[in-house]
Amino acid sequence: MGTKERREREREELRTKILDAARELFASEGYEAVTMRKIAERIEYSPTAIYLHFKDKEAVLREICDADFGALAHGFSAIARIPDPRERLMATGNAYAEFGLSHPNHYRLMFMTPHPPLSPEDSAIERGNPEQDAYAFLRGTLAEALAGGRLRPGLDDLDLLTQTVWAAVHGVVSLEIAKGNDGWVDWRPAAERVRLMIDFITRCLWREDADGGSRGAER
Amino acid sequence: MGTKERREREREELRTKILDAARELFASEGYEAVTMRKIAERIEYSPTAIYLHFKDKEAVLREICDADFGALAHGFSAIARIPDPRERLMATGNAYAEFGLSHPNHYRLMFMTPHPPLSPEDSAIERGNPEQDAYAFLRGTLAEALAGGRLRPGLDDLDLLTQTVWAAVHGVVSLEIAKGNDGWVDWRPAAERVRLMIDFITRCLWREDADGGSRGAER
DNA sequence: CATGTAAGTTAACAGCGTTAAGAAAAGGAG
DNA sequence: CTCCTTTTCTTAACGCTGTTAACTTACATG
Repeated sequence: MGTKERREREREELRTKILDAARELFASEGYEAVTMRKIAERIEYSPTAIYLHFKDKEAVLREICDADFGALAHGFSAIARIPDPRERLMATGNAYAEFGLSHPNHYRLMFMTPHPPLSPEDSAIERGNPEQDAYAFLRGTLAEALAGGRLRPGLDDLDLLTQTVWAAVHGVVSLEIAKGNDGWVDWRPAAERVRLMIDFITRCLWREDADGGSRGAER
Repeated sequence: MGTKERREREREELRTKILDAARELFASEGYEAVTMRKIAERIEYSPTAIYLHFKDKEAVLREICDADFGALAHGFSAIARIPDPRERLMATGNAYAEFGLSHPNHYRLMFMTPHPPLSPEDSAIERGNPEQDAYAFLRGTLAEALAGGRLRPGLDDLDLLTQTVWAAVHGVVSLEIAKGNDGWVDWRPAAERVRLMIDFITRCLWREDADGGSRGAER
């Protein structure tokens, strides 16, 4: 009687095969190159077969996004063990930037293109869980610093802080992705821009100017 | 004998008519909604007429971009008269953010989408001229502050500073455009995020913490 | 008037996302 | 094994896209 289970499993297999093909195509050739017909060719099915598993193309890409959001947050797990919130914040920023700079096509889809996200019940991510939700992870680190009284006075709106810190690093990454190859500007290396930005933000947030001391003044 | 001039003028008129139609369409309905056929319908010509003036759709959009870059820089002209570099920097950031937030579709095309820009000889913008090139304008303000010895020690790479300041404000604006309506995050008002970011950046750059005094601590 | 050139149109092509209709495969019931 | 039902998958098609080729019209100049 296990036939039903087998069917379900096969269904799921094809579903993930579609997602994998789409992700790969998308990562290597960019958003515009992802067509239903190309995905279909890669998995050796007809284009319409995809519609048995996804409502439309948007749904495929949103699901890729959703999975990558989870992967990003999960990538922070090693960082989560850093005890000092300030060090943890800096490491988070660096890891985030590295993710974006090494997966520009994914980053573009995830953070630079407006899509309505998956509805919460369809998402694989548990909102607010720092192990799955990168925003929650960052917010948690800042909450800890705030609760410990280590931030500058007046900085008390936790969401505002989280969003601003995020925006700062996102600014460097997204500008690099969108304009890094344009030749109009004499770009400094992206890694340096990331470092300076994280340094700026950390210094702006924290009360004391020098911490444990491993990282000195930039430059 | 003025027929040649008249022809040339008519040609130019249609050209700008195309650009105006495309810009309007694009601002109100977004990048994806701009089709050659819709532009053509608006100007009451056949779609192929556009190709007599522009190589392809990209070329139309790149030219819109180019003009808007100029307009952005030109919009800074009032700000250019602010004598204090610090005040001027803050005003520039605010104006930039306001531009992006009130013209999200233009902003998206200009700063969030990778295109090779127009070749310098085709561009209407004179690179490096602060009245036309917004990057040069920002860089000039920072150069003045740097030359006046008012920035913190160690901050001496002018392009790195310019790019990082730009990235900071761009981060807020672009995140708002891409993710501001997504519901996953409890967004604070965009204006507040802009204000805090500009405050952060200014404080990080400048030596002294309080200036002439008009703007006190945030919040 | 004839001629050459520029401007503009119509028709078409290849590709896109997506849908409708039908074929094929597979499982269950008699 | 046969008949029927349900699920899976494909073929064909629709309306849209950017773009090109071929043709027609308008017009200044010899």
